Amino acid sequence: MEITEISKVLSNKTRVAILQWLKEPERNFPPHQDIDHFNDGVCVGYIQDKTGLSQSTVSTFLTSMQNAGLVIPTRHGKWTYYRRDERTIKAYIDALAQKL
Amino acid sequence: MEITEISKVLSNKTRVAILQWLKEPERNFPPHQDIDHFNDGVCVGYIQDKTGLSQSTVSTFLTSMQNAGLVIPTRHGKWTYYRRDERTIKAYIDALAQKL
DNA sequence: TTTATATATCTAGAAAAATAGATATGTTAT
DNA sequence: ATAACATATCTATTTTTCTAGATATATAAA
Repeated sequence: MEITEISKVLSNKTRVAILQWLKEPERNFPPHQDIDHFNDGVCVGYIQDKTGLSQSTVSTFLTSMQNAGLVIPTRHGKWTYYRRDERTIKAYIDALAQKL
Repeated sequence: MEITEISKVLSNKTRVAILQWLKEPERNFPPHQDIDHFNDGVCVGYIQDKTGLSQSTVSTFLTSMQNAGLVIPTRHGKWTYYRRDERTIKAYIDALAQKL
């Protein structure tokens, strides 16, 4: 858990928004049919639609968020679902509260 | 209090370190003679020495931290002293805990 | 009032990030 | 096997950040 790496992710409004949207997938995204609810998160396409950015940019963003430990990808068939990693998010906030 | 602006400040290790050093000025800097203790913080020169970066870079960093609301400058004669703005720091952490 | 000192701002070059189009990869459906 | 589709990666361009040297400003000292 690197404070500066996570802070870099959070220095971009789109990436912060993605993280916030993933907090309430039912509220922020259309329902997934095949997969039960949003147990594994939201597929990249839905996230892309909501950002209005290109597919490659959103994929790059999600990869950086994954590298920082903020989201977890799960593959189901051709889709990759992303969900928040609450442990890292909590660890980051706790670290700030303690060290900052 | 802009989350992304503050996060951008925190995305650089030197800037995070400065903020942490300012938490305990007596511990991290030589004593100031004229001014009573570190009531108004630490002068730029001391901070610069500790970072090892150039004067202009440190000044730029401190200005960006000031613009983000993280530090407060006070001028005493030829020196500018910087101290933490605990309210903004707390507000930032609280905002993350709530919104993130 | 000149000189020295501390800090801020300006200028510029190098490095990193944002962004998108094109292409590759992996999966499903036909 | 082939076609269609979702996502990742590659390539390139534009924008932003990092960094420092040079210069400007403000204050204090001589």
